[in-house]
Amino acid sequence: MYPIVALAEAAGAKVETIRYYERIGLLPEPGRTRSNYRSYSEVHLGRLSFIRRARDLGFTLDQSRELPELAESRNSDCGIVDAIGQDHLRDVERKIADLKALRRELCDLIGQCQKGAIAECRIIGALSPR
Amino acid sequence: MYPIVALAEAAGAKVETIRYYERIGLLPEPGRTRSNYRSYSEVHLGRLSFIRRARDLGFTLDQSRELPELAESRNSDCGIVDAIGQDHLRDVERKIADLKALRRELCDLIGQCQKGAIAECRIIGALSPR
DNA sequence: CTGGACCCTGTAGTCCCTACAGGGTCAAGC
DNA sequence: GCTTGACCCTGTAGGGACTACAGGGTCCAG
Repeated sequence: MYPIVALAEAAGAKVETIRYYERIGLLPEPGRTRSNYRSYSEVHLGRLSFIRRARDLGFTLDQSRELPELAESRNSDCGIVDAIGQDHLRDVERKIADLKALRRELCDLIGQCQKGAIAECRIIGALSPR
Repeated sequence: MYPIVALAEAAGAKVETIRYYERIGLLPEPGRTRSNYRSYSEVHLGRLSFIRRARDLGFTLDQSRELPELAESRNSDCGIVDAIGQDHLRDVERKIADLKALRRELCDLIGQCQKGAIAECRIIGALSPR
């Protein structure tokens, strides 16, 4: 049971953002203590972390809402879930490709400054196997 | 020399967004035709495409502004350029890792629907060597 | 029992677009 | 030569996603 500041820290969000998400119905209303303070569970933490991660990656709030709902609706129509999932997957693939291109450019830039810093780039390459 | 609609299409942006970027000084003012229509060059296209890509990946406009400026300032202080570049690089690495985790989740989700659709996932794996 | 850290509910402001309104430009076809 | 429709212009207002107060309650260590 986290108070709001603890949740904020754990999920990498601001307190105001959490209250905002609750207001627009993105985050379920938490329980309250006797003194009317919000009290969050692990479920809230998971959901909030996911949303923050998705937002940081350039997804809209609607998309961030859709993704976990998709996962929770395992028993509903597979065709729809599958189609939406495929869409998001394509989106993710494109973003990964774009980021890799950007990494390449940054690497080149840094390489030009630190002459003979190709080692640096090799480290970065090693950081991302697969 | 592109008119504004052509630039918008080529860069994947909206016409209004282009004018907005010009207003806030993010995109250099283009030349004008006799009838006062905007006329863009390849340089504009490159810059706009970069900004749109960066925005789509969750970078702020300020970051999107900083990155190409970094690249253009090859001759200025290497230490600073290098430090900022390293910062952005770390950011990019994190985003790639997050996206890969997200891809994994989506893949699992889709896999559960399309029973025995691991082939699909294998294809996706092949799409992203390295 | 008081100071400081924490929490509450507003509401207003910021950033980044996006959508008109109201009007000029221009090439094609009648 | 004149109209019609696609294109362009400059505003300004609206929307999504926060962010920052103001004004006030709660809690507990000293």
